[in-house]
Amino acid sequence: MKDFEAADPNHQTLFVEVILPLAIPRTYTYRVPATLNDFAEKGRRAVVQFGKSKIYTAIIHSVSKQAPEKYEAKYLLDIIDPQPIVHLVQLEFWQWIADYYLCTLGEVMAAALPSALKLASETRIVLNLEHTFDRNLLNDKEFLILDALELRHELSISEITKILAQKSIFPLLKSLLDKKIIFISEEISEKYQPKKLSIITLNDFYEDRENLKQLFSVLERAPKQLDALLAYMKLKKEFGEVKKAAIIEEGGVNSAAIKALIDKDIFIQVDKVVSRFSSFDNSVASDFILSEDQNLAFQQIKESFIEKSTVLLHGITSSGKTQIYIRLIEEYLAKGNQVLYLLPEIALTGQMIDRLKIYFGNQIIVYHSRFNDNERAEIWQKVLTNEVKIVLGARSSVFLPFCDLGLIIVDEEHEASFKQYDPAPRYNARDIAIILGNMVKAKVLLGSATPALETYFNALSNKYGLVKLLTRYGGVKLPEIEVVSITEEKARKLNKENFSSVLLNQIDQTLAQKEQVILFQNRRGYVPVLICKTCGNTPKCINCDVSLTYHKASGKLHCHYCGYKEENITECPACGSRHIEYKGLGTEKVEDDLKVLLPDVKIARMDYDTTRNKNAHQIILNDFEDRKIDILVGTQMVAKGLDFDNITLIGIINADSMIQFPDFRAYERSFQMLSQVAGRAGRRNKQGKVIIQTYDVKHRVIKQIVANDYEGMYREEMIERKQFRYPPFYKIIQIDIKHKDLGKLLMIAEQFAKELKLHLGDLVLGPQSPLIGRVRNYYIQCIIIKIDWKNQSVVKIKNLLKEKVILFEADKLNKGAFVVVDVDPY
DNA sequence: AGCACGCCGACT
DNA sequence: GTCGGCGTGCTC
Repeated sequence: MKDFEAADPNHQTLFVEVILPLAIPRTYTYRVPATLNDFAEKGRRAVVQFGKSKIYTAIIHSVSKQAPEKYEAKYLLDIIDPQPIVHLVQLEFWQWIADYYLCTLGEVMAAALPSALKLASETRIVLNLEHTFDRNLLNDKEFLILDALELRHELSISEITKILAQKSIFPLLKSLLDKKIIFISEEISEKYQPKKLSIITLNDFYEDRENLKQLFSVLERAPKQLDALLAYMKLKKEFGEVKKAAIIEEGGVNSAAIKALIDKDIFIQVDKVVSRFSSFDNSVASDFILSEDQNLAFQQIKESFIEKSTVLLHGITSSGKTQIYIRLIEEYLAKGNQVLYLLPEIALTGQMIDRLKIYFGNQIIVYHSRFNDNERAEIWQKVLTNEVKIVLGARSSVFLPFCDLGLIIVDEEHEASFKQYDPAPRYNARDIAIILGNMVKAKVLLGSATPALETYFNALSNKYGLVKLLTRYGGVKLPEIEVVSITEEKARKLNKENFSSVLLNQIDQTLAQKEQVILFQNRRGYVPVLICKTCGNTPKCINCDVSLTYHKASGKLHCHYCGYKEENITECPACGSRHIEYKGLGTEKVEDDLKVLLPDVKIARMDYDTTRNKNAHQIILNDFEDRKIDILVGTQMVAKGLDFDNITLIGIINADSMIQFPDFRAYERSFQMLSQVAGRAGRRNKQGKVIIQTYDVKHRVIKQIVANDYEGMYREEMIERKQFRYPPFYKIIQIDIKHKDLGKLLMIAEQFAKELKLHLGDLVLGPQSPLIGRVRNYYIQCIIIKIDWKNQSVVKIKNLLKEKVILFEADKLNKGAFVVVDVDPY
């Protein structure tokens, strides 16, 4: 974008406000060079220098003719897009998110744009050849740099850092700069590289038989090149188009041979830009028929959409929600609309993708965090140009630049993983999808077997439409759920390790019928904690207030919060006793114990530790589907995306750890998770069986799960939520204050809470230590604000909070502390 | 978020 | 005396 026609002499100087992808609460004004006036448009990317030496890609937020009064605006360096890469509605959407979640526009931008669309600047140090100087004036280090520069001509900052083996090189560079020996150039590069494929063709000259014959004889003395040529001939005949890589493989030659032929003008190489996404055959028929109940739900959803922009589809597991989604998507596609299908990351497995690809072929594209930057940037472009109609993606895909969005589906809407915690914006993709839907007039369908209480509340209070689908597709029976008392088993000494006799019997029976088993334990690792029997000491993480977990595979003690590892111990570091007991239970131990009890059975494990690689998850699932695995032990991962006919037994090893988790959503979550796991059991003509092992057989959540009583769970939970001032009756904002020094933190947090209480009274709770009091060397205190949103202005309270946070950060007494504000924590 | 400037202790 | 530690404040 360098050569423009000369600008109109009557031009007016333009100024743009840009969003920088940083946590800065403002936009910044830049002056547009006259040659770029025609390109100054909202939503395009501008390259700007911000600060002394940094260059960023910014998004143009607005254009004006008014020069700023208090300062001289810098010129922007370039505008790189021929048309906007974000729509105006998206900018509004970003603003909404920044306001609601109390973060900056820049943070939203950073989260929304794939980083390949953000340019990077790499400072290059270049030797000034036009300047002569006296070498004697240089010191040793300056001389070292000069030496390197004479050899290489230009160097990056990091290279110079290495050469000098010291950290601060800037003063040195500044001195060289002042002496005019070097200059600094900022090189920006477009990070996104389209994927290229090298295609080889033969020079037309050799289409002629005689010429070709001659060529063969010429190449006789270059056997490798001859091989390459022969390989080419063969591939040409077979495929028509010949890829360079194919010649290398087929001919057993290296690229040097091909290059030689290209240099001799025998081969011609053309680089073709190709999509990173393999295209699929679009011809597969969508030949299923909705059942009567499904069809009814389908019609109800459409009716509900006439009045309501958001509808909740409460469909129990195996009720066939996906088929309804498919029919809906088809309707919106027929209207020419784009469709966004949001799923929790964990459910984005091959199964779901394959299923949808069968129906929608290459109109559908998948978007999630395991894709690399280039792939994401490519999807961004395709969505922008309406080339892709359906996006199946994890939470970040709500940010894609849809131009004609008609429908958003949020499947498994209750999932906590729609909420982002770590970098701001701390958004919930389900909630912002609803906002986006309203902004672009798209319909939003929330789907779940166990809706979040907030969602169900909104549906019952008529804010959302509500459609129920409470029969399983194809008349599959609900699994039979049996609750086993661990207390009783232990008293009667019937259990082996952590398996009750009831569960072991059932496993035997199931395997005998060549059916498969899933065992669920919502905790990874081997044994969560080691306890010294003599003094009660437990090894803890040196950075976090968490007990270390023993991992058998590594033989080490791991911290699940910061990744810290240390060697396992055989004697207590506190008292030297050798009586160390392993207490608690993770998937790894379940797997191991089971392998001892059932040596001839094929057992595999699926959890965070066994699925780190890109395809590991898929491989385990494929093996399970192919029945290479009889029993799959896993964490909540096994609850998602598994849809196999042959699983007829599910064992919950210990339900209590989940139910007793200290969180106000623990009952709701346990119900959701256990229902979902249970829903994996039994298909078509087989009734499944679920065995829940627990110490507390009479617990109300256990009873509700056995009775599959979502409504009952909802009613009882809502009473508690109201009484203890929790969502959906109250809106929660959580403020985490972190500091390395516990004493200071306690003081600071107390002071801040006091300040908030002064204005908000008893809406403010805390400060208190969270469950994990220290993470990565930072102690944490949290303050919670509960807002009675029906009677109080949430906006006012947020503004107040924002103000107080700014004051807090500016206060010298609070140095070393930082604040994290989380709106609607999950 | 970077990065400079500035003010302090510990070493060529 | 300088190097490099980090604290503070600004960036259009």
